[in-house]
Amino acid sequence: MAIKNTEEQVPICAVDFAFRRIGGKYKGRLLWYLHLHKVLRYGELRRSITDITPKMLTQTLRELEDDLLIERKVYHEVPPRVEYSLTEVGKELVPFIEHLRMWGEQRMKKENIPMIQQGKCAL
Amino acid sequence: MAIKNTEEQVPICAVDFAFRRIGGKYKGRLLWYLHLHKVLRYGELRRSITDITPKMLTQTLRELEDDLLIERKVYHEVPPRVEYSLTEVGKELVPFIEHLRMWGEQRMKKENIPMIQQGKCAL
DNA sequence: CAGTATCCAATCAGATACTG
DNA sequence: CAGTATCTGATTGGATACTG
Repeated sequence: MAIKNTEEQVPICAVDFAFRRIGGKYKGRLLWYLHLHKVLRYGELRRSITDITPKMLTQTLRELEDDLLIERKVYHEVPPRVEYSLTEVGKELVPFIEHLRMWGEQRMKKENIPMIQQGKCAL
Repeated sequence: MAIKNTEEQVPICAVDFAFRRIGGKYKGRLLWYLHLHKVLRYGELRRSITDITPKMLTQTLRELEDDLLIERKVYHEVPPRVEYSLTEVGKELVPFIEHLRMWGEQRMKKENIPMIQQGKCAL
């Protein structure tokens, strides 16, 4: 079984490298929600990213984990409990996402683009 | 012919919206190079993004243009000349890309990840 | 020079059903 | 609860050849 994460290809440059780590359909939102709530369980993440399937959620979480941006903590209980949170490296990206979010809000207003959810990308 | 740009889908939230505009394999580098050089012709962009095909370059440039991040200026000369540059909205993104680039550089050092090009993602 | 057109391969993503 | 497995469809990306 081949290793399947973002590291696979040698990045062209630092911009390329960084965009690979945070690119992808759900990574921004995932990191943002984890920032807002500090700790979230698998099911909670699933309910916050309403348009994600379990397959994509697991896949994306694994990539973020491999890339050292989030931490996965398993509690060996019945029923099982798994908690996700940002690592220190992941937290370094928060200001960036925060600014980008504000930029997005402003742009959506100016261009009159509707969005599905209201407020701060709430859970 | 269907309109084919990033607006097609209603964004879930502002984070989702912003990540769609700058996501994609080449957008970050394209914006970054245009920031560094102010004005670049099609062929120059093609030579800076060494791994891009003409198809993808045109496609990505059109998306950035539709999304109001870059401007395309055609000179009706022979041979033809087309110049690309950042719009005011596009320039708003430069600080983020700059930070992200620095973050990427730091991470690549700490994780000992090699990169193909050296320096400031130079042309 | 600045692209298009066409065809094909690879990757991404979704639906659905199932498991420790 | 927190995932996996499988199959299929959609989207993205690439090679190559050609054009105003």
